[in-house]
Amino acid sequence: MGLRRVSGMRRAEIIEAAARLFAQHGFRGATTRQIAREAGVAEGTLFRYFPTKRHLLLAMFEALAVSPIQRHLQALPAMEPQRWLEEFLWERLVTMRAQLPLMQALYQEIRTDEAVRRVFLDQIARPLLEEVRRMLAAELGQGRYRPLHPSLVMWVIWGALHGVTIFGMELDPELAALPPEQIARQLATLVLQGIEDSSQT
Amino acid sequence: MGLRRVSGMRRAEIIEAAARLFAQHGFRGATTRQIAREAGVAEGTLFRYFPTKRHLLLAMFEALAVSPIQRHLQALPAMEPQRWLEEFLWERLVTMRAQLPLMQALYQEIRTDEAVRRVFLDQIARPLLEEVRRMLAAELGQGRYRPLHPSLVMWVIWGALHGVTIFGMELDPELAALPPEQIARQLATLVLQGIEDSSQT
Amino acid sequence: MGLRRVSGMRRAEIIEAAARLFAQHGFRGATTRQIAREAGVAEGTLFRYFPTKRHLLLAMFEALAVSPIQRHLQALPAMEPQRWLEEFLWERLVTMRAQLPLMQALYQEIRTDEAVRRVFLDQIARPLLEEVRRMLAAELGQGRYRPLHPSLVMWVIWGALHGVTIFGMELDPELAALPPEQIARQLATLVLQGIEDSSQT
Amino acid sequence: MGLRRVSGMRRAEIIEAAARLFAQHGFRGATTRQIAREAGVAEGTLFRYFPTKRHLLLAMFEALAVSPIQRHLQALPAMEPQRWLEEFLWERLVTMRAQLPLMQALYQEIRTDEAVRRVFLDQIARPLLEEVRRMLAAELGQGRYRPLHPSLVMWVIWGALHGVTIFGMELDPELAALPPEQIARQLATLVLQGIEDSSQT
DNA sequence: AATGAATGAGTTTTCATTCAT
DNA sequence: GATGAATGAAAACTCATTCAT
Repeated sequence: MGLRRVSGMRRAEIIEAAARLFAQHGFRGATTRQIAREAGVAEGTLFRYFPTKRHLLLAMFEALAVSPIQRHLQALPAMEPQRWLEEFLWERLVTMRAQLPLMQALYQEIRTDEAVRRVFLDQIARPLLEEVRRMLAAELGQGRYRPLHPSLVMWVIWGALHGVTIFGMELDPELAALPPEQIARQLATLVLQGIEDSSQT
Repeated sequence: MGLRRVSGMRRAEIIEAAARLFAQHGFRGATTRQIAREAGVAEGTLFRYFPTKRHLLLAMFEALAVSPIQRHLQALPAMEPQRWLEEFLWERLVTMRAQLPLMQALYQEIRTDEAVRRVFLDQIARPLLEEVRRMLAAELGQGRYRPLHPSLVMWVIWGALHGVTIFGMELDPELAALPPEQIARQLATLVLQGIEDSSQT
Repeated sequence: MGLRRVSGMRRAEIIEAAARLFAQHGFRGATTRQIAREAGVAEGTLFRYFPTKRHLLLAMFEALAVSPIQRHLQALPAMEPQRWLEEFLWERLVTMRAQLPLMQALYQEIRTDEAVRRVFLDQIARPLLEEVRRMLAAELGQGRYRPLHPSLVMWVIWGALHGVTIFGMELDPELAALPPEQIARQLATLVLQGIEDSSQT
Repeated sequence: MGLRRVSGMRRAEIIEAAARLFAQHGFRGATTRQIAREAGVAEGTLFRYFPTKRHLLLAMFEALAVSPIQRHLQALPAMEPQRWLEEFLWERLVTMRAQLPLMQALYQEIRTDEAVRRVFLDQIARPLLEEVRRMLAAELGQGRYRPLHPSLVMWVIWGALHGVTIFGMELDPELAALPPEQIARQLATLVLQGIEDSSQT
């Protein structure tokens, strides 16, 4: 049992070491040798925990991106849309800013790696979509919002979030200086007002 | 003269072959050997036209992404915001859908490759930002829009566009089936209504 | 412990294999693939021991030329000039004859390769020059030798040694057949009598 | 005939261009493309004049080293040894210093390239050896010199010359500053006094 | 379980030489 | 004769993965 505990720690240590190096050099840029050294284990040991470098990436993605977002989504159940969206965006902005290079590296692999993309679409994008759908459905009965396609709204939210963090930070120092709560509020307002049914009073 | 025409074609043929392979396997995944074979030339010939694989990528990016967008931006000068945005989004949606895998590959390199990113930020993102700024400025005097940070608006537009095309296509078959003009109209409306100053009557 | 011994042997084996091939084909002419095959290892293994083909050359130069000469110079401390020079020349002649092709290859790289030249000038030529200077200085006080520029004398010694071995062996079968002690004696006498102050009785 | 003259000039121009580039980058370092550009001809044209890059080297060696030395040797026929040697060394020192980088490049190929070495040994070393032999023979009858092996003496002369110019220049700034006539005189004296039969007079 | 030495397929790039025009 | 676009073999080096200890 003690051993299993230790092994679990090993696994976590390796993931953390990999995260540091993927953040610095990207997935392809970080070599297994570097990761092993950073984790304080032998190179061969890596492959006892993860059959493949790619499996390590996937485990890291799961541990550092999927789980936190899912936890966060489940922790935000019953609020009114403006507040829900503001909180969701704020948390994401803060987290992503804090680990920008790692996020960039992960984000790149979402595009490159079939397995990672699949996990992203199934475990992150789809639950978020469901959440948006639920949110809209709850209010649509009251005619507050126009009957837009929920995917559209979801991708506006997600796209804005990623454009602002991953690219905006480098293009626009002014934007980078804005406090996250302000960005979150403005984005949330933009989206929700944008989908309002303005024919209603 | 004939020769010059022919060699100009060679260059274009190589770029097209590279585009096909970058689309399939990404920049790093496509080898120079494959590209040469696909273009029907010897491997060494590649390097007569482009000193480096990376230069080939950059030339391709320039030819297939930068120039078209810039031409398009300049061809949409003096319209009212809703129509301008709708047309811009529509053209981009159609183009990107038509070359989806290539766009995905390029998009990835925007993140990875310093040179490509620089070109993207300078030649695409910045002009688009200026356009958005101009559009907002023209109307702000009339108090129609809230005084949002233009970068925010720009990244919402850009992020929505890319989320919908590059990811949305794969997540949501329904969304993939929507005609581009409808997506363009809904997105344009969402954004512009979202930034309206609703306190005005 | 066994492992350390074995891997030390690997390094030495690779150096020896490289020496054989450098001797046959020169530094540029010998490919890393050939060296690996000759050493009985995989090509990649080479680069575990030497980060660069050039580093391998340098290590070989160090092991097979620099160290032996320095040891030899230090082992010949306090003799009268004729005997000192004779012994020095004799040892060099024997050693260089025994490894003629390798010496030729090294010699070439002294001219070509900046790093090797630096090592040669600093670790071999300079100490030898100092030795010659010291030798002359000891006797100059007694007015036995003309006050020649020590570099001149050093290069006469060095040039004669290398001309005789590296080229003379191939030009002149008669010369090649002479026993080294005879060559050494004649050269030493030539040089020392050549620098004598003949105005002294 | 006019054409043939022109062609002869082309050949010479190419050789001169090659000489400049070999001096800068060495034989292997200079590409045929560079040489063609420097000579103002197309790359393919090179191969109409010289079937191989190596043949071009050989032609250059012949034109710029072999012929001048042979001419020089023949122009120094009947002098007494000291003057003959002094003049020979002086001319060589001046010429080699003036074209040091080219000489270094040629010198390197003497070692590397079988064909060049053969030419060097046959056309340069052997005639010089004959000259030295003749010189010694003329005086040996008079018992002035000890009966040394002529090759030994020849290689002392040649080795000293090359050591001083090709290496000495870089090791020893003081030596580099010495006027060539002084070096020539000291070297000539060293050698000739070194081979004197000191038991005479 | 852990190690780390060994592997070798695979990568980009160079350049002397050829040959159709 | 002259051209220069095309060639493709070859080179140095990398790194995820294996496996004997």
